[in-house]
Amino acid sequence: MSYFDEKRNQEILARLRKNYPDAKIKLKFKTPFELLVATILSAQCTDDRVNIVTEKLFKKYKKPEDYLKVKNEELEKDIYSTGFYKQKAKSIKACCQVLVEKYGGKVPSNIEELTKIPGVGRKTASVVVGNAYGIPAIAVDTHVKRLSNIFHFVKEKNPDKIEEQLKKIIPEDEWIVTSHRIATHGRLVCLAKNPKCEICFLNDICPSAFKVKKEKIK
DNA sequence: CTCCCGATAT
DNA sequence: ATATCAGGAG
Repeated sequence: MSYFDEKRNQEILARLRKNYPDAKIKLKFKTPFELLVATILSAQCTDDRVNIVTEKLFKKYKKPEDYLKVKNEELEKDIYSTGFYKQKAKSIKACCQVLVEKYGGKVPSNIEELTKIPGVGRKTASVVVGNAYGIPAIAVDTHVKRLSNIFHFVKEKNPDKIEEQLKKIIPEDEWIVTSHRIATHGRLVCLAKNPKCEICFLNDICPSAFKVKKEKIK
């Protein structure tokens, strides 16, 4: 049996589809710009935490210009609990600066332009393009990266290459929703350090099922 | 490969 | 107390 198995891949995708039919982004937003800010904040932070912060944040800051008006220290306070707040405050301000100067305050709708923006990597760009503009994209976050390897969809650590591979396995019209299905499964069942294979609906076909054994049974 | 950093679950 | 969570830049 080889590492890759297209039949198995499709069966895994089918079961994910069945169990998480309408998986969607957890980040709350009303405009592409809000989603861009929320996604920058979501780096190394749970979506739930970001939502708590953005609920107030988006009332205070409506346009890119609004972020540019305040001092870094003030913005840092407003986003504090998402962690990495100094970095993120800098990123958001640099991002808004570019948005105003180069894009007339509008958020670009393609990954190439988005990734030129400070603080915006490929994952963030994919999230915005896919979820704010509805353009097919796959955001390779930590869950998609981990589970893609666990499922043997890929044998690869580089997120860009994982994205490339996944696009061959998943039909284009399901790129966005599948990203969310995989992420959902990673959050609920296939946890990073202690995957719950016992309760997993994929445990009969997952090539990595029960491979992480519990060494400490007290 | 290192730095940036808080919140929550156990 | 400590483990776990979760991207981008230099």
